[in-house]
Amino acid sequence: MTDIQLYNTATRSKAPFEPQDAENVRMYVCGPTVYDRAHIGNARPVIVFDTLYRLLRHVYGADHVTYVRNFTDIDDKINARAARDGRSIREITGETTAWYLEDMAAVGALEPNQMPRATDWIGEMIEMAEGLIERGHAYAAEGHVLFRVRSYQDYGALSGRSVDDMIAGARVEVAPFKEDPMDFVIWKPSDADTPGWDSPWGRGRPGWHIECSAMAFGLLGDSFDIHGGGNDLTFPHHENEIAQSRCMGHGFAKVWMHNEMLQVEGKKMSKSLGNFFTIRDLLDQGVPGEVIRFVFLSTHYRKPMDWTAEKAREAETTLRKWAKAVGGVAPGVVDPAFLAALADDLNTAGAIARLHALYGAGDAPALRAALDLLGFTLDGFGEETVGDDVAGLIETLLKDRAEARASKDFARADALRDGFAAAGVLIKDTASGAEWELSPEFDLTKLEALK
RNA sequence: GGCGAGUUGGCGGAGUGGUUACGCAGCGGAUUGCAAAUCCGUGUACACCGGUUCGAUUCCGGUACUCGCCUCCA
Repeated sequence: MTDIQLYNTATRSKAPFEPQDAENVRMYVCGPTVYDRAHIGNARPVIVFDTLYRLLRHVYGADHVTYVRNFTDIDDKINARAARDGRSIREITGETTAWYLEDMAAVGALEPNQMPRATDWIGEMIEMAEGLIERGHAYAAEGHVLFRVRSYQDYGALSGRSVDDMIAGARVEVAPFKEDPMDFVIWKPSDADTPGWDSPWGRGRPGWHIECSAMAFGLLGDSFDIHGGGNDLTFPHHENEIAQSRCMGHGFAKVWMHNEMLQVEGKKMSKSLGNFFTIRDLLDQGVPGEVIRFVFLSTHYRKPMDWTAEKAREAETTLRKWAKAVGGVAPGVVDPAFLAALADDLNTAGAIARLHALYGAGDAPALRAALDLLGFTLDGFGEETVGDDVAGLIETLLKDRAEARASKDFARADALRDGFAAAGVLIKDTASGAEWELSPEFDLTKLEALK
């Protein structure tokens, strides 16, 4: 069996991955808060952990991996959006969830086995909150339930912080009902205009961290193998999840994996810098989802990644080349060097390097197998479709050009060639005549002007 | 201030204690009416300063710079 090595944030080292149960490898990844379109940065954890999911399925069998990714559909950002737009919360989260699934499918991500919505797990969250209170790890105050951070000795272990340092650097105002500045919210009260559920502490709603603890426990059990997410979640979100779950006596996650952040054209993406865009924006601009996927996999998941238009162009060139090589080819055996790179803490950039080698060696079946494993189908990639009438027009114009060349009317021939280029029709002269294909910039109007 | 990550040739990006990464671009050639496409060829880079070593881009220490988190943004 392939030996998978994974870097564990909790131990700050890479180690062989040993699932607790090879018949059921379990992974939990923090999903989106559904209040708006997913931006390009949201795609990173999705693509990274989708790739890990595919690798695990390959190694342990497709039926022996359980991947859970939640939807946070109760959150103050959602409430704010609902108030702003005068729409119901249910409407917004339903619509946004559908968008999310659409966009993630476009970048080649498989759907996780389970995609729990937080609002379906409120009962379990309340139970966990009660359990923590019983055990002395949480307390109720003014309609809130707060986690007693000082009661959990290992708090800060994942993110490498000490509670005292954190307090020293704290810039937040401390709510008067907190016993300790570090205590965080498990449950908070809702007013009449805010969604809420009945609880032993009055009508209220869960804090963010308890959601993941409750859903991971409910779907994956006391202890599971991998917990993933963006590295901005390491603290406080994951630290708090650990505190809650372990104080309930759960083993919780064995391996913690965090992807690094995304930048755009060398800068942190933000609306004020004007470099903020969504996955849907890119797709609408004609950037294929598989190109987006390829760009993300070109950088190792633990390194900061820069999204640039230049990378997208290069990726498209490469994928077009490979698509032609593997078109209609059945997958062969998965190349061992390729698999080894992938198994080495998801070294996707190394794996892609191996793909170039397979292409260079002309091993189309192996290239196809490796692309399959990475989640690239390349079905119809780079093949723009066109009606028979347009194809006929192109053929006619090509014939004109061939005649012009035969009669050495090079001015006419070159004018046609330039016209084709301007219209986005790529012409290739081969020994057996000219061939053509359409580029994404195909412009029918310009083509018709050549008549 | 605290914690953490990173710095490889024009760009992207692997990897290694001593031998060519690779891709894109560029350059040269083949081909072409000239091109495009394609094919062939072509690039001794590893932030800086010390240390260990026969030998370091690769190990250790330090410096500089960049970036992230610490504020329920992945």
